Amino acid sequence: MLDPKFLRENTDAVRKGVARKKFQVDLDAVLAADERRRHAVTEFESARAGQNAANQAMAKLPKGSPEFVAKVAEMKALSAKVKELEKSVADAESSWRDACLTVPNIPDPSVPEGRAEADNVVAAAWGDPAALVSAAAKPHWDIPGFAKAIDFERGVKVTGAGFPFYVGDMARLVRSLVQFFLEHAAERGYTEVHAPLLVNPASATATGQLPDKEGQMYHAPTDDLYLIPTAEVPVTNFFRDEILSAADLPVKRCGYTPCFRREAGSWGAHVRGLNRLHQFDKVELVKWCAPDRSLAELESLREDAELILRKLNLPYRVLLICAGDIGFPHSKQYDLEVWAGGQRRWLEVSSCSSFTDFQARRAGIRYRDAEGKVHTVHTLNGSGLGLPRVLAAILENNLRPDGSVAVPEALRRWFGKDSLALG
RNA sequence: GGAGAGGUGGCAGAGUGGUCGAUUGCACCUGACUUGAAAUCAGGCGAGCCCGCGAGGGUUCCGGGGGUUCGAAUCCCUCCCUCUCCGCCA
Repeated sequence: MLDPKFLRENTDAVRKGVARKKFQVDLDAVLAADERRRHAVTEFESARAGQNAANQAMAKLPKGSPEFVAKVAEMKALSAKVKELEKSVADAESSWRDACLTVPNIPDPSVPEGRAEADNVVAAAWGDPAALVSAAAKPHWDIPGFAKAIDFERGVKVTGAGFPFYVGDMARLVRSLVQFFLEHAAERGYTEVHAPLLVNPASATATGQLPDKEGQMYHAPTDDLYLIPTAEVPVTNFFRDEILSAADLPVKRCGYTPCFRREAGSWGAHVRGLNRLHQFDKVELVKWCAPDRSLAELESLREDAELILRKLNLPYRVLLICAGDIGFPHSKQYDLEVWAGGQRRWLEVSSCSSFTDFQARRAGIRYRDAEGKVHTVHTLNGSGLGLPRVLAAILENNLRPDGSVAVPEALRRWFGKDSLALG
């Protein structure tokens, strides 16, 4: 949610920003709703002030006296009117709030123009994908023994499509990756949290999953709880409706969780194997910072994520997402894509974003500055990293002629061996 | 799951229908005293929204929602949560 005052005073800038994002929003309707709301509030409050004054006067009158009785009769009408006005305030506020929720965040000036994915800008690249292209390279699902090590069939039987079992050394490799990601995050100054995997509607609303993306989450109706689509939800909500101290900023947290996504309607040719799952593991990096720091924090967040791929020796590129392809709440966004030599394509393994105050306003996360003034914080998050696609890249890029997979040096500490035998 | 008790400002803890956004203590901030600190004293010290250039004024919020009343932290309904005991269970 944008700052209503900012929207009121910088309507043109918002209009331009929204246009850059290619979103269709009736800003005039939002402004009109704001106008109606403020009018209703003013009207209600002056009526209420009159009622309060009269009630205070009544408190001094002896109960049951003729003046008192007369006053009660007189006040009944005012009371009814106040109630009516109160209701119209509630109506005006809720429709204004609904209108506000339709307005996306505006892109940072440094975000490039563009309509769609194809217009994203390669901001950085590391490693040499060409070196990994060979006739022997194959998609991970075609590696002999894959079906046994990552058992989709059993997953279908037990749960459904997109819920594979990782078996034996493959399970160990998954666990090693989680450990490695978490250790890396700790080295980079993030405090680990182990978070709830189900959240209530208030939390899902605060981070923006509700109401728009309701269909993407699994829901447990008996208790009205949602399975988290990302650790971003519980980790960000940790500070919901709280006021942080400026001295504590930036706050950096990381969390490992399984993530659950229904992925309704997003299955196609490019989502075989590990490329898209209903349940997958991820370590998420989350930051809360002062507004003047968010762009710098985004750069360091991106660097934190990039370093993981370097340590794993996986070629990658960084895309600066263009205005037309950036998400609704985002101000600026980088995607990290790892090279999967067998599929010969880039796979997104991290999305690092700044939300400015957009998400924090919705979540009620603020900070108190040195003068004691309260402001909305800026929030950022990024994956560090999403596990299955990293695993896919390792399997495809490190496949040896004998069918085994070389385990990256960085993982051996936890994996215990330098090679993984499938099958 | 059953029975009982309770949810008030950063914390502790008063307040059971009327001038209560709320006594008091702690914490915190400012000032005085002090070479400095401690102690002491004085003052300040929640958030949201509306009006106003501003100074400032108004209004809402005592777990959430609804109700009764001229008036609700206080009474009623309902939901959520916490604690104690019992039951069940990893």
